[in-house]
Amino acid sequence: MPPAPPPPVSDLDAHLGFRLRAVSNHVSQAFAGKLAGQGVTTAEWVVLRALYGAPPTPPSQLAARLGLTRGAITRLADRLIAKALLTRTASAEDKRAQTLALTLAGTALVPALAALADQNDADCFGLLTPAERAGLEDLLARIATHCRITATPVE
Amino acid sequence: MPPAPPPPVSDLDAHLGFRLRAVSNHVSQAFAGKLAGQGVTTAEWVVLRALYGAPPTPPSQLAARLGLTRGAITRLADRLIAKALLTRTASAEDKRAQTLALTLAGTALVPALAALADQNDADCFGLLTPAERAGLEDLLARIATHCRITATPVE
DNA sequence: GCGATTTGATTGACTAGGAAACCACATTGA
DNA sequence: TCAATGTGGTTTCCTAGTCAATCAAATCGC
Repeated sequence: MPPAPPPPVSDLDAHLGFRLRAVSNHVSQAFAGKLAGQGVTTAEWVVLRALYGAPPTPPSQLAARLGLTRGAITRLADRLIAKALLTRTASAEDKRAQTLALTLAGTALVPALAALADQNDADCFGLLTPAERAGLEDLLARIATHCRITATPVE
Repeated sequence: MPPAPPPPVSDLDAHLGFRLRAVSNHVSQAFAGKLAGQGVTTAEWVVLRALYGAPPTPPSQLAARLGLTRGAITRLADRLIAKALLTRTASAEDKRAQTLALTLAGTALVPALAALADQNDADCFGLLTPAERAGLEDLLARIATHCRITATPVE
């Protein structure tokens, strides 16, 4: 008797989660390429944009807003400070707390990066009709709500 | 004269790319949680599934099929071999080449993991109607084609 | 007032990925 | 034949993120 063939299981790319990840990774990577010339990464852009036009913000609040952990924000802030795009200042009343704020250079950089973000969206999603884009946005928003994804950036 | 207010730029979550990444990260994370009990990670699952029912496969081919780099496959394979789910055997005719294949334990594990993947898809996308899911799948497929994403897993 | 708990932030260990350098082997050309 | 080139894999270094442990400071109970 030959060995039994493996029982059939659902296909990998039948999973929406898998396809979603593939597309998402690609979009982020394409954006990273555009940002590279500015000496900034995708994650750093997100932080810069979140702080743009905002008052000095504690890391924990930023983490909640962006759907990241505080640890991730700490490391990101470290790099942005090293690039002189961000400042970290200790609070006076609560000696544990700190706030993050853009430097002048950081503030000045954001509009250029935003233009690249717009360009990247156009490149990656430009083939969709406005109605389709709106539909995709709606689906993503509903999934996010359903899964309790709190990332309500910059509100 | 007060300092000029920062010029307005497009909002962070106005970008489809950003929302896509947030949702994708969450879905992968939810899946990782389900897999944790099986001692396997999301990336490892992808490799296991790709090799399930397939002949011994060279790493480079696997990388192309999954849209990863060869370096990533090397590391993933290392971990899976350490877990005795995978074997790496050198080719006879070409001494550079090698092939990866599931062990018996690896093969036996896949159906259980596939069930978890199905469950995760249901949890994350269950609120969508079948038509909406199909629509999402179609949009993702079109974006993938447009962006030349080659990840044609397991075909 | 002082111990116990909570909270803000950082750090360490880990998975996950790309880019580029590198090594060993194969192949091709003169 | 042998040098140049190409190719399969690995390794190193970086970003990116999680979780868990830790530390200091604040607050709560009594």
